[in-house]
Amino acid sequence: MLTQAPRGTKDILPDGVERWRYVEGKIRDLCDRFGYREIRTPLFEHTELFQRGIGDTTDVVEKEMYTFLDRGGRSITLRPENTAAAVRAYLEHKLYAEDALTKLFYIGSMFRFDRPQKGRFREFHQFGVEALGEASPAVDAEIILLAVRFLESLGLKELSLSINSVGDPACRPVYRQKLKDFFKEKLDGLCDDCRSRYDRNPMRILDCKNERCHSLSVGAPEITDCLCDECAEHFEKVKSYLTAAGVPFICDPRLVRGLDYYTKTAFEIKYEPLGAQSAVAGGGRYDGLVEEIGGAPTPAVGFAVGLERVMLAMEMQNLFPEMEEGADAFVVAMGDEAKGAAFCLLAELRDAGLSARMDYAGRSMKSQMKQADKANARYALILGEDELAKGVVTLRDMESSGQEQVAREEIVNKLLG
RNA sequence: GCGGGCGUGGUGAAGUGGUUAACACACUGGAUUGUGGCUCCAGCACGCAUGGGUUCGAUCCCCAUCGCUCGCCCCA
Repeated sequence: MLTQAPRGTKDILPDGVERWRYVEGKIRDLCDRFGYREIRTPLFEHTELFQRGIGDTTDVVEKEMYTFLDRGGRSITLRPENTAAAVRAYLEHKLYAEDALTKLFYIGSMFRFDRPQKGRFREFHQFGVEALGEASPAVDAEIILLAVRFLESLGLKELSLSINSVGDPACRPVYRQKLKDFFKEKLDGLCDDCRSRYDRNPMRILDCKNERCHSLSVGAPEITDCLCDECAEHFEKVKSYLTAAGVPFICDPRLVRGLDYYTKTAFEIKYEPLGAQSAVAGGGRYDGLVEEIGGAPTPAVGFAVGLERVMLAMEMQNLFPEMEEGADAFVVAMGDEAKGAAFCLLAELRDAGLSARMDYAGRSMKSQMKQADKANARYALILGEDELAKGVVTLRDMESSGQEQVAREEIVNKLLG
């Protein structure tokens, strides 16, 4: 259909835009207070950036990217997430040279070729944050706190914060092997999905919804018992910072992140009533990514929030304030002559900074009054033959229904005052 | 990529194998001479996602396609 937006995409109509601006306003305000500055990167990047940054074997890279050759024969990909691009920009513009710690945030469209369902779209919007250059667990905690405060600022309730540590290159492979050893004999009992997870990402077996797999995983080693000293200590500190800040969380040793670049801290915030796609925010530390992309080894933490999901949750909890927009004035014109004069008045009102409307279709006065009402106009400014002859405008207060005649040259000031 | 549900006007939504496809909201017009919000009246689907098929005849039956939706995978 020519008149249909592509699958998985949505138009945001004027009424909807109000809501987006509301949410974006909260983001900007909060990021400003936390010291994160906005960055805007291209909607597309070289395909290799995502292949390297996200990981060749991840689902995102393997089957979800919008990739095409441009007319120059280069492989281009619509960004499926923004961390890799933010890091690319960080390196390209040498932001590390300006400050030891670079704190960035972004809001924008991401693209993933997935089957759409509730809370999942092919073009969706994320608000994300990246803190580059600092290894301190305090930054992990700050990031998590920022995510929590953001959701709170929208009035969202009943969210759950889960945290975990997924280790680092020193301890994760060891744990991974332990886990594979554990499942080796149980392989036949696992579901098809889990059998393929065994090779690709054995940690995923732990949160399989299949009951059989679940019972087979009882007694499996947990990553938090296998962390190296550095990771364990880091994790403890993150937890104590969060506790100090009064942020409630639950430790979920089975929490896994889908993207290869995560190290140490991983976290996720859920709103269960959303259903299958209940994760509204996810993030963590990715100390290896900057180097992977070609920079010097640089510690980093970040998260992304799925804005559609957040707004879905807000709708469920009825959290959008009523934002009524109204005009200051609606100019009502009677007759052809008055129409010209009315247009002139309309322009004057607008030039004076007022919000003004009028009818262009030459409808009846009654109809124009209805339009004034619908436009939520504070005043109707009526211009007809009588007014024209007397050099006045009839000023009608739409709320009180009182009206008076005001000299034409006084009218703008009258409204301004 | 796989599985389930659905697809009637701008919106919500009735409905039947056979003349004019309910109703509500929205929208437009009107209820004597230049005035809104309440009320009343009227108008508003060349047509029931699209393309085939079955039938004397289909919006209602069958098939396909597309779309929406929910779930799996995965993710925000």
